[in-house]
Amino acid sequence: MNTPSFNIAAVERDTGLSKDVLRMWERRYGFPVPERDLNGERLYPADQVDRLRLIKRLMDQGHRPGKLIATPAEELTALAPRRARASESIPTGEGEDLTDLLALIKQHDAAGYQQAMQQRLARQGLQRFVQDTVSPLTHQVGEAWEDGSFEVFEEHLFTELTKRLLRQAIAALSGGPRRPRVLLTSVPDETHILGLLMAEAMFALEGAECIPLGTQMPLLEIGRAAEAHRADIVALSFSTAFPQRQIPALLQQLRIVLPDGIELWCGGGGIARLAAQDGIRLIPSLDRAIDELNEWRTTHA
Amino acid sequence: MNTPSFNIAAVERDTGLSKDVLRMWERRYGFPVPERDLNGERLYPADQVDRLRLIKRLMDQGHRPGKLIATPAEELTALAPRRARASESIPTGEGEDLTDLLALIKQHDAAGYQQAMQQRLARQGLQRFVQDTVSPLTHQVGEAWEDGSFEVFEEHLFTELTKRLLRQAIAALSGGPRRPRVLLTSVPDETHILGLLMAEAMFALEGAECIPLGTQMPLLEIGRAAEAHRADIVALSFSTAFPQRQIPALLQQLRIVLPDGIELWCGGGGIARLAAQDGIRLIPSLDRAIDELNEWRTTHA
DNA sequence: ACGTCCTGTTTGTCTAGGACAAATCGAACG
DNA sequence: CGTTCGATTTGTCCTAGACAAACAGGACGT
Repeated sequence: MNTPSFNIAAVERDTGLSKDVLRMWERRYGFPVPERDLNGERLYPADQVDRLRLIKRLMDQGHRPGKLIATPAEELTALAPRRARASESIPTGEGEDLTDLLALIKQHDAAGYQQAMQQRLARQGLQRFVQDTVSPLTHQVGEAWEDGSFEVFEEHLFTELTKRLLRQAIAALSGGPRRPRVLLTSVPDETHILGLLMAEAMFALEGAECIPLGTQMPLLEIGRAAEAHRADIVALSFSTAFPQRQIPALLQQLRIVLPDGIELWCGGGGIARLAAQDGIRLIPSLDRAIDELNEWRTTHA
Repeated sequence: MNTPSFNIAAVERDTGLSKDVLRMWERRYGFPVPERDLNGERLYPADQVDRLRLIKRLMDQGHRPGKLIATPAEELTALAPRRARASESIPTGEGEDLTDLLALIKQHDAAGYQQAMQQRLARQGLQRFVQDTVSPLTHQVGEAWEDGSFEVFEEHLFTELTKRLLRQAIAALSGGPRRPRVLLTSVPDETHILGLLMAEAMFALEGAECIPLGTQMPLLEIGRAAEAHRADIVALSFSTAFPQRQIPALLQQLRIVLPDGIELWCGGGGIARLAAQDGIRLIPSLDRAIDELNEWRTTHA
């Protein structure tokens, strides 16, 4: 593998660090220190891009950039420190042993993984499959990715294959028009869809009609879509990776855009530390989603 | 619907216009002219955001921003002018009539659309379904979206439902380990996956082993993934929406990262106007993809 | 010993205007 | 009618400064 150079736009794309941040770090911390081309524009060598991606990952784990950048290369050791709180607080699926599934992904055995998951689905039924297999597995993959034991492409493969399984299972059970009508989507810059699919599975099982719009809907379009589809509920998902600071303002704007009669529900890891807001329902777990659905039914009987 | 205000980051998210561009337009053309908050930061009212999104759409159609911004509001008429060249050059599926499918989407009848597509799939078989139904339908939806007769959320619903159908069909035919091994993915910022799924369907039908990694893989990770999966071919997809200017540099960087033995194939609407490069195979249509695959087989027999 | 408030530091994002190269347009020319 | 060349348009990059939100850690009170 040779070492190409990346301009600042390419680094932003690849690392997720904004141009502003890249320039600011250079000014403040003296890292990264890119070369310059003939026009005086930054050119980042591949190894710095790699280091930046690593730093970004550790930041998402809760570390602070100032410290990370100061650390020389022994920070590779810092890969291990998973957040102790998380691994305790997250239910690990208890009776279910997921290590074999993780191992299959780690071996890049796509066919084997698909087969194993199909078996589980058949054995557990969709609801328990989602709650006891997919959900904890997603958390474990997330942790593995955070502490560096999973490569990016391994995580991508896992996501892609799991998406297929869930969609397939959902397709098998969608029926006629039912209530409530739930519109599922995410805001721009939020590309994670697994949480949305899990929610859809639960809602569909409970007899709701789901309108899956995929990810990344502009706010004003979410409003139009909700009206056009005569939705009762708009369900959004925020992953832990989504910039937390933007969420409150964003929800408030969406709440304004949305007609009063339509409820706004939010789920996913990104809302865990969020304060409650008027007119917005926070749903921290899949169980709660079912409860909320039943409650909606009682209210609108 | 009330009128909330958006800060510059929210406008970038929702319109896809970078902060730099938004500020530059304000300086140069005097539009948009956002309010300012107490700190002197820009606050865009919702109607300006809507206008910006409209302008962006017309730009993607080939119009130039200077003219568009000068035009008052009668530009709404400018919605119609679809690019004449495109609608002529794109094969319209000939014998197949797709208007009923488009109508179902336009009526937001998800169930009806799914059913109609399932019927077509059963009648045509996967290969012809992809070539004669999905591919032309995607083009027509793209055009409809460009000339404003489709809303964003209608396009999203179409995409989501079609993705499900294709994935389901692909899942039904994947078998044991076969050659060549094709790794399918897209670069960061390229979220469109329909083209990738169509390609996967064709490759899988021809007996190749497909490794679907979803979209948005960082370049260096694509290299790692290709090695880890012992891929013979890396297949990328670029939509027409992807910033064309970035593509050549990007492909060159990827070519450097990738071991020589692994071929790099590119498809999708985004490569139509691209110049040929060493070590990179441009595949402008699904037919060509099959040809290339057979050619690979002859070479590596 | 534990929780809460306060203060200083860290960090990201915004602002301004200038510069330049790539893409595109339009006119003159063969 | 096609092609080349200069002018204009347009996006992206640059520097450097300011500020607010988030955070850490100490002082204080219970």
